[in-house]
Amino acid sequence: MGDKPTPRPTDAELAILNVLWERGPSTVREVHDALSATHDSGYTTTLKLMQIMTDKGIVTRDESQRAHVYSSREGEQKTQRQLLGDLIDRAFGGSPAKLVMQALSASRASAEDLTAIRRMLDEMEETKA
Amino acid sequence: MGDKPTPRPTDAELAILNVLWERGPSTVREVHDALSATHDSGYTTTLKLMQIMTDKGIVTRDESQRAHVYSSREGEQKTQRQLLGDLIDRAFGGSPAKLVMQALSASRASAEDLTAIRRMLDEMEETKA
DNA sequence: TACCACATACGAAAGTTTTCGTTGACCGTA
DNA sequence: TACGGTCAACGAAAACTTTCGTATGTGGTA
Repeated sequence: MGDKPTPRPTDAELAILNVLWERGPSTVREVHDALSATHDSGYTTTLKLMQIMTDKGIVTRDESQRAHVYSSREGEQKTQRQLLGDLIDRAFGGSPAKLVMQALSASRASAEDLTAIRRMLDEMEETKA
Repeated sequence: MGDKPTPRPTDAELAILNVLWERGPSTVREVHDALSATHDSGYTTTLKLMQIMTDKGIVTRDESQRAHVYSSREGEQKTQRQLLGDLIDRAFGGSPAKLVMQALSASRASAEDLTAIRRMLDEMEETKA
């Protein structure tokens, strides 16, 4: 209680969070190297972003080593749900079902994906009834 | 071809697009009044945003009347798919199925919603096979 | 010890988004 | 015709995001 929810991450912040979720707690150097594959901004840019994210409370850091170790404060799934909730409110009139249907119709999901989704529907109806 | 895709709308722009989709072609006054229910920025703010959106190509306008009439250039569903595609890339590792599963598990969709989604899955598998 | 590689901190610039005050034009009406 | 209400245009400020140059400190090593 009392803690304000973390703000919606910006694009650049989300890219960093993706690395932290995949790698676990990481230094700026490690995050920057991972981003370098698809990004071409400088090291201090990544550093600055991660400092800002610390101020915002999006990540925490362990300063006990010379190279600080950063961790995402919220888990990947919680953040994904937050982003989905935002998008549902802003673009889908508050209807999660509309979003799901639109995502399904727009994506060529594989047969395995469809099976997995169907299984999830089954489970939802079981636990609901 | 050759037309650049319209850029991802910002939050304030999306709020305006929602009004245009619901009301159809509208004047700034009409959009602003509709937004006033949930927003409290001034009239000229809405005007300026819609002028910028015109420059960006997000909306078009008919200037034949004194009060210009604006229309969304892209349909609601196309924009929704664009936003979903962005989010899938930025937060779901490029996997639409992950987004759908997360959206389902996070939302308490009604029984009717689940049935509708199931029907859509049926249709997708029919047309695919 | 002197040096080098690498780390954080800081500030500022550039870009984008959101906000609104002011101005001048147009329209209907008293 | 003069007035009051409404409109678009414009510029600029404020807030936020992304970028990086520079300064400074620290630790290992020759």
